[in-house]
Parts: sequence; C-alpha cells; structure tokens
Amino acid sequence: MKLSTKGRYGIKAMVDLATEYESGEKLSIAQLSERQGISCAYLEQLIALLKKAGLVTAARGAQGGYTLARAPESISVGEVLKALEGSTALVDCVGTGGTDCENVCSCAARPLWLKLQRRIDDVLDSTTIKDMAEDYIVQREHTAGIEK
Amino acid sequence: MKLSTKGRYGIKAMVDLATEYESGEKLSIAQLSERQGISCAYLEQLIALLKKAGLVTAARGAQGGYTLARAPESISVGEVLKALEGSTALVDCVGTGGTDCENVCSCAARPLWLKLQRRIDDVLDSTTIKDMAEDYIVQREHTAGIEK
DNA sequence: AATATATCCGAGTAAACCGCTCGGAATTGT
DNA sequence: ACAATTCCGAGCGGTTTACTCGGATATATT
Repeated sequence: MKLSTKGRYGIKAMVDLATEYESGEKLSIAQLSERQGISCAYLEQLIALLKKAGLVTAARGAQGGYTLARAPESISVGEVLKALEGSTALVDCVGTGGTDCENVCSCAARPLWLKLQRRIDDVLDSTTIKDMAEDYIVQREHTAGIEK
Repeated sequence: MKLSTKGRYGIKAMVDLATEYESGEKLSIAQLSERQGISCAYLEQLIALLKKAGLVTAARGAQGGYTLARAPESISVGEVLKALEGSTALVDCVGTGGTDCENVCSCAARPLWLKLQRRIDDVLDSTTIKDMAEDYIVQREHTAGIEK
C-alpha cells in the first residue's frame, strides 16, 4: 500500500515546474534534478511519462527544457499520479477500467474498497498542482528566513 | 499504490472468522482456505501475522483451529491491515512511527500526503470487522437465493 | 559549420518484494 | 498410538522498483 518514488518524485517535479509557470521559464532535467534532489537519469524517465500524458511540453536542443502544458490550477494531483503509476486504484477490482474479478458480488471486502477508493480520489481530484505549488513557495520562503 | 494479497486475503479470513464468533466455533486453516478460495500454505502465513498481533487465537492439535481474539465490533479494519502489511501509510514520512525524511519541512508534497492519509485512516479505523461480516452474510444469502 | 546543450529512447541491472510452496517439528483430541 | 492440527523456517520463480548507461536526435549559440 505504498506510493512509489515514481509518484512522489513526479509530483515534486510538477510542483517545481508550476512555480515557473507564470514566468514561462523552462526547466531542464538537470535543473529539476538539482532542485529536487532526484537522480538525473531517473527523473528523465518520469518526465517522459508526464510528457506522454500531455502534462508537460518539452523544448529540445540547447536552452531547452520543460514547461507545464496547462495552467497548474487545471491539473489535479490525481491526473499526475495516474500518468505516473498507471492508476490510483488500491485494489484492481475498484479501478476505473472495470474488473477481472468474477466474484465481485460475493466479495465481503468490495464495499470497503469502494468507499476507501472514493475518499482517496476525492482528495486527489480536488487538489491541484497549483495548490501544492503555493504551499511549496510559502515553505521555501519560510525556510530561507530561518537560514538567515 | 496497490494493496497486496496479504491485506486482502487476511481481511477476508477475519470476516469469515467473524461469522463464527457468536457460535464460538473454530475454523481450521483448511476450512478457511476452502471457504475463501485461498491457498492453504499461504493463508497459514497470514494467519500467523494476525495471531502475532493478538487478533486471533489458536487452538493447537486435532479439532483445533482459530477464533477471533476479540469481539468483531471491536476490531477495526485498520488494525487488521496494520498487522498484515506492517503499516497503512501510503508514504513513509506520514507513518505513525515518525519519519526518516530530513527535509519534511521543505517538502512540497507532505501536506498532501498528510491529508490523504488522514482520510484513509478515517475509513479504515471507523469500519469494523463486524460491519464487514454483516455485509458478507447478507450477500451470501442473496447469492444463495439466486442459485435456487 | 561546428559545438555545446538539451531532449529522446532503449536496454540493462541489482535488489527488494510478492505470492506461494514445501518439509518437518510440536501439540493435542480421539 | 494415531490422526489432525498449528507452528516454523527455508526456498523460489517471477515481477517490480529504482535506478544507470550509452548513444541517437534536435537546436540555440558562436
């Protein structure tokens, strides 16, 4: 029942990209990797997933980099997680893609999984990358203040 | 972000045991395995975890078996899951056992994980094995009716 | 045109985890 | 004594995780 680093790192990268959305600045893998403390080569793969899902756009070549494909307030955390992990379903039989489980209607646990999944998706779908970026900026400034 | 079979099978076994709690009947691994369609040898391991956590009590020897250690209404699903999976935390840094993550206060994602975890634990801690057993019994009777 | 800087892409890999099996020791009712 | 059980540790094939690496491709700058 753990979230993998894919999900965690990918979210962090998206939040970081969101902080540059207003200015339109691009961020390269190297920059993102540096700022978030994630391995370059690995991050590259995660960004590829986000790109495939149409969440970020890339500019190739020198001075290239990535930007958010849409406004951060229009991107939900759930959407990002889905792009990275394939699905946010805790149990296969409550995923959006239906189920292979043939005894759904005699499974004692299914009502619980459904309820649980609904709560999870509530949070995931109602939180946007912009919400997170705002928290992040506040935190960053606060930390900077302490270090002075 | 998947729940393993440990958690799923273990919950099913607990629910099955709950249906026999009133009568005081024991269920052997073989019976549980048969009734829930889970491999004997594997189920044995899961039950061992539940026993270690004090959720079931065992009677050894011939005519032995397992019973719930406490009333099913006093056992939350969260407790069972914790015994089986070690923790219900989606991300290590929001687990009950504190965190090893040294940059908690500069992590953009932590507020999200905290919120998400709180929602999950709400559901898990407020649902009891008895609740599930009741659903299960209703379902069983309904299915039996259809088959006639 | 050359070069440096990027993204893109596929392959590989060590370690952990999952889901499960097996063999046998210990215990206890009949 | 015997059969039915729980108890316990070890093993194991397959998948996933969390990476790394090497090189092809694109492009801004000089």
